[in-house]
Amino acid sequence: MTKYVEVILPLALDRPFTYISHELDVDLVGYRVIVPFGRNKFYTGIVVGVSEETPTYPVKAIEEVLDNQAIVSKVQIELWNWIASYYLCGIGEVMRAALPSALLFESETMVHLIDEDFRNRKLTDDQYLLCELLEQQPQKLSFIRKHADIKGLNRCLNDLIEFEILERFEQIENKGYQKFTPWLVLEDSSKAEEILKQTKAPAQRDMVMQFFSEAKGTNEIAWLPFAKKYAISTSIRNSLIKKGVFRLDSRVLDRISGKEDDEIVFELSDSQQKAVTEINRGFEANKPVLLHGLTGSGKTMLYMSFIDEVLKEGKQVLFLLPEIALTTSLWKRLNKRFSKQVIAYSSNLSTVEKAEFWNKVRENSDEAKVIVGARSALLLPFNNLGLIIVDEEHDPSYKQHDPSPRYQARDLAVYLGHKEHCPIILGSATPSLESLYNAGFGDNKQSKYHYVHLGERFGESKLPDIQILDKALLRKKKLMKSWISQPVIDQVVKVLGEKKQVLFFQNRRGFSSLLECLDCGHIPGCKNCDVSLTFHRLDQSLRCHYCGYSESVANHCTKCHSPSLDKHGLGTQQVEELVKELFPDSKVGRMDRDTQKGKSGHQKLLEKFENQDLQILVGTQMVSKGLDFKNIGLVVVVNADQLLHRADYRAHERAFQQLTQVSGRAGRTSETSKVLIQTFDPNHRVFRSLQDRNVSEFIANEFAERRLFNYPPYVRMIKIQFLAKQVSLAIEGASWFAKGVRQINGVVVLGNDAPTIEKIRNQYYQQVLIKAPLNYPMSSLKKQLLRFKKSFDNVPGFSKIQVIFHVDHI
DNA sequence: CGGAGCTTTTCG
DNA sequence: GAAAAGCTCCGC
Repeated sequence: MTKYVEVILPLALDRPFTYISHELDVDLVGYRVIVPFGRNKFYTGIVVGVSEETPTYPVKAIEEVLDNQAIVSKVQIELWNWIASYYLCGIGEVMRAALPSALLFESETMVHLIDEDFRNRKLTDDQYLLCELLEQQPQKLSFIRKHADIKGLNRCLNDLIEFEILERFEQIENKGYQKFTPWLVLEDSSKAEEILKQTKAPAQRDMVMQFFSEAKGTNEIAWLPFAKKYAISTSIRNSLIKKGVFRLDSRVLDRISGKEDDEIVFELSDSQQKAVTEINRGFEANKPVLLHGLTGSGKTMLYMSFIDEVLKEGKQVLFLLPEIALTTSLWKRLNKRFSKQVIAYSSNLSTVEKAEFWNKVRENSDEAKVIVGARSALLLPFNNLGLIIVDEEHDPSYKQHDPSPRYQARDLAVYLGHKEHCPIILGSATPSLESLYNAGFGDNKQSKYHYVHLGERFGESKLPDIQILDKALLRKKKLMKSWISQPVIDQVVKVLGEKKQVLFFQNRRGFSSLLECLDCGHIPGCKNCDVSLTFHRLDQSLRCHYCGYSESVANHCTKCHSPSLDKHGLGTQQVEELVKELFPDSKVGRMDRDTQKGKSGHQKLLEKFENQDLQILVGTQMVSKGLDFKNIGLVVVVNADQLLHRADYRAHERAFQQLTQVSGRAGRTSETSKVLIQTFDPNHRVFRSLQDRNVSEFIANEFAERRLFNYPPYVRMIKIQFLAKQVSLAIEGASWFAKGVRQINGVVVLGNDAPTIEKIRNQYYQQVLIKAPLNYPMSSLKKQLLRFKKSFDNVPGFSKIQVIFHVDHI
């Protein structure tokens, strides 16, 4: 009897493939296997099922079973399937995203020379070149492709193989995910004593002394941290090794290291205690909890008290954070309090580290009970999940844009919590409208979430004073020094004089795609939608990418007829230069994605700011996330208008959130701290609500607009992107698809049209937007879309067009 | 008719 | 995702 198994591969394929298994009495589901795929490649796949019937086609056999237990649970495979069907992608792509690549072996085609005597054969120049390249050692085919400039390489290669000069074979690379680190081991203690007694080489003597004090009775120590702590050079170490005092040893690196100092545990305040009771009520009702807690109200302390409870039960905690926040004080605090049980999982870990954490989480190891991570941590193989926390749940970086699977980590977390019967807290000082809607706001009759409000600021923190500065008025009075107004300058001088620090917030690095009047700040908007028109460089037009409306660019502002129109806008770099010019005696730092050099680039910058080495920090929204600086006396928002006028239906929501967050950076302790916001539109409702701290007014207005213009949370949206090398092809494909989707009853189809950024890496974009009513059967709509996609692929020429689905979050 | 340069199909 | 198979164009 032969056994067949279904295997998924980490490729963009939408179905599993069948293989023969020789392990007759083991249930291989969840095991990793190496399987042949295609003519001569090998991949690591995951067994997802057993097939009973004998296939009608010839089937290949599993090459190797890699594990002796399931590495992926059945629950997890179900989750992968759900993600694939919900977010319209292949299950192989989910697998690729979930499994650390160190756990995925792949075969590499190798080429080697078998006829050393090739010089005496009659060869073409290219063939000769290829043989020479392989003379020293066999090479990977991918290496040859990269380094040998031979056109028709495949042909050249095949000929040489036929001549029996070359041979190709598949090599499965063992990446081995354990990382080794050097350890310093005492070889001869009597020799060490001698070194201590001698006076000749003080550096060597010091090192031996330091070794004994650090090794604490043992005779070995990890070299790298030791060397760093005492600044010991390798030459000193090497001379001691030469003398036979020490030797070096290679050990498996254990990156999970605890810290000794503990977070001081405070008693919860009355309002926090009340919130705990409320949250527990939500848990009892099996509802996700939306924790709306003002900045500084002590959300983190609440989280910690819940984490404590869950840890007592021996369960795991998943703590999701936006990517950037992982380097900030929140992470430090968690690490302090749960030092020996917490790991941080984010995309900037090495693949080896990821594999290690994967296994620790799967084994429910004591070292990985609290998993703090960015969105990708959601796909870890949880074993006994007791609590999920999604902090800063409104943060847009929870959406994975590229590559597939394009998921919303917050929503997926809610699904996971539901599936695993695990309590979940979504926390934010500025919750997203979707979450507020789910919690019963915006006239929603059935609330899916349990809403908990945490009001007071914890301790003595005072709220800063927010002032809106009218740029048009200041300009008229000649009080604008380029982009910065006189009141700002005066306040900066005052604050610096009080030895306090200043934060300049300017949320843009690159170029603007909006057309802005320099005199009145007017930005042309769409007639049909509540969004600003975007400027398209290609054909010098202004377009709305929600409804397709388009007009040509005028030479003068349509409102005040000024000819000075700005297509570039102001980035952090310009602000930095201007600030340096205005305040030449202060030290100024800049923080945005461009200044982030290496892993710890901006962490160093933040430390400098924290240590008062810098007086002024200029930054993008990065600076608004989770930083807890004690000494900021002033926050300046240089140009708030660009936050409002983005071509996005969520522009106002995001502006409100960002301004609230950045304002929160000021006045953590000081009574006199201020927030100054420069704008051309001082009466805008976003500013008014912000200044009055009237969150409910803002939310109510925003819900009303969303309902009026048919945007989420009152409709469901799916965006489909079409990418092609030629504009005409992208348009043709997109309109073909749009035409098809318009046949579906009950949905509104917008487009096709070009998005804000029409061309990326020489590929042209088109998009089609589908809006469906909330009660619409989405799964049948998705099935339809997949059917369209299938017939789309059968249209000659369309296979060159890449089709990308974005479900829910546009 | 063969080769080059594409596109489409297939993989179990 | 990669490689093989299939297709079209071109010069002869």
